[in-house]
Amino acid sequence: MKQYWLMKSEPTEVSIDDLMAAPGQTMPWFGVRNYQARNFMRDGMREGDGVLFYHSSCAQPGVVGVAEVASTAYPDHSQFDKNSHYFDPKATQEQPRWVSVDVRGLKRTALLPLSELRQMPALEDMLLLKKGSRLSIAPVTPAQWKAIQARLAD
DNA sequence: GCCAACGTTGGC
DNA sequence: GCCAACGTTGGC
Repeated sequence: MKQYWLMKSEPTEVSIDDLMAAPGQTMPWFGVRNYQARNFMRDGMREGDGVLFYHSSCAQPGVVGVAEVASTAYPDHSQFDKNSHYFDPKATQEQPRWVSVDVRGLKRTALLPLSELRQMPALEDMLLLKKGSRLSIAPVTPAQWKAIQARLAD
């Protein structure tokens, strides 16, 4: 059963344009250091799942593209890299803590701003929009996905 | 296991 | 830069 997700990225780190410019429009999604978000990747994500690509911590936060999950979870290489911002001294090759998945960009869309998402009745219960929600990866229901796709197609 | 202190996220 | 909300850490 195909599932849907929303994945946040700061455009100064990885933007939708960066993703679309990558070889095969595919990039490893690394640097997630939150257990709940990790568990979504590890336990929930399967190849072919739908992804809303979201720009956060920027002037105009919102959905900027559609992507898909292109691999199941595997150990996030950056946790072992001493020079990485994402290095985790408690992670070992034998017992990795953090995972990555590959994400393949499908299309860039016109910005669907957070302010408009908040006004869509179909998204009332969306995890992203809950007060205080900071998860960088959140599940999206089929109904929410449908509503957003319809709006993106406008 | 509790909880205060601290760090991070992310919209504004 | 501010600040609310949440997660993590570590002393006890």
